[in-house]
Amino acid sequence: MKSTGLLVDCGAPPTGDSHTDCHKVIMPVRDALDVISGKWKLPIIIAVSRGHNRFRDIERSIPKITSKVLSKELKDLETHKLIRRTVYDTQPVQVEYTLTPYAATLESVIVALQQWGLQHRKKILGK
Amino acid sequence: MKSTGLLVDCGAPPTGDSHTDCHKVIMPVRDALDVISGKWKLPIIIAVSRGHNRFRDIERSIPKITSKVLSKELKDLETHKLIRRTVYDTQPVQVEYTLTPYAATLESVIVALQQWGLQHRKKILGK
DNA sequence: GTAACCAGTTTCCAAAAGGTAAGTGCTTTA
DNA sequence: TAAAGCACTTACCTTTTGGAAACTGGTTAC
Repeated sequence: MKSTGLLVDCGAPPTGDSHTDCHKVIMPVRDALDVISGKWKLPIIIAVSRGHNRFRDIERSIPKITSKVLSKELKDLETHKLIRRTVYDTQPVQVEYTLTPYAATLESVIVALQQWGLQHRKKILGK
Repeated sequence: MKSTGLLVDCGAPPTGDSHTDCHKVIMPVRDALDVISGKWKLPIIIAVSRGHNRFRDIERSIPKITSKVLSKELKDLETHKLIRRTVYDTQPVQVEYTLTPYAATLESVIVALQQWGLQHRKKILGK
C-alpha cells in the first residue's frame, strides 16, 4: 500500500447514503492499515518488543526476512514514529532499535490479530 | 502479500533462541495478515457488514475502489470463507454478497484497527 | 592473517498489487 | 429507442513489494 502522505485520502463519502456510518469505520481502518499493513511491519514491531534490538538479532528472529527488506521497513517505521534508532558512539558503533511509547498503543491491534490468527490456523487445519 | 497456501510458512524458529515466545506471536499475526492485509479486504468486509450487499452498492460505498479490484477481492474473500455470494434466479439475475458467521469473528480486529486509526489521525493532525 | 561478525547498501530481477479505460450482455426506465 | 443501470471481464500498463546475491568497511576472535 502506497503512503503518499501520512493519512489516507478517502475522498468524499457518497451523498444521500443511508449508511454513512460505514465511512466512519472504513476511514480510520484505512489509516491504520496504511501504517501497519504489509508482510513485515508488525513482525518487526513484535520482534523488537520481545527484546531483539540489534539489526542482525531482529533479522534472525523473523523467518525469511532479508537485510534489504528489514533495512527499508525499519526506516518506514522510524518515519511513522514507531521505532527509534539509536547509535552508540562505541568502537565499533552499535546500533539499537527500540519501540517508541507510541508503538505500545499498537498492543491491542497485535493481540486482536494474534488471537484471530490462532483460531484461524486451528480452523484451517481442521480442528 | 502472496498467499501460496492457506497458512503462512514461517520456517523453523531459530534454535537456541531465548526469545522463542516471539514466534508464538509472529506466526499467528502473519496468518491473520495473510488473510486480511491489503488495501481493500477490510473495507469491503465493513461495507458488506453495514448493509451494502450488491456489487454496485459496495463499489459506491468504498471510495476509489474500481470494479476490477472489487471483483478480485470478493473472490479472495469467498475463498477464505469470509463472504458468501448468492445468486438469485430472477430476471435479471441479482447477486448478493453477505458476510459469513466466520467473518463476524473479525469484529475485534476491526474495532482495534478503527480505534488505533482514529487516535493516529488525531495525532498526525496535531491534536 | 584469515575467517567471522556487525550494520547495512547495491544491483538486478520477478511477482503482486493496483489503476485506467473500454467493453459485454442483459434489463429497466424515460 | 436511446440512455442508464447491473454485474462484471478484459487488456494494458505502472507502481510497489519482495527476493537473491554480492559487496562495503569496519572490528574482533582464533
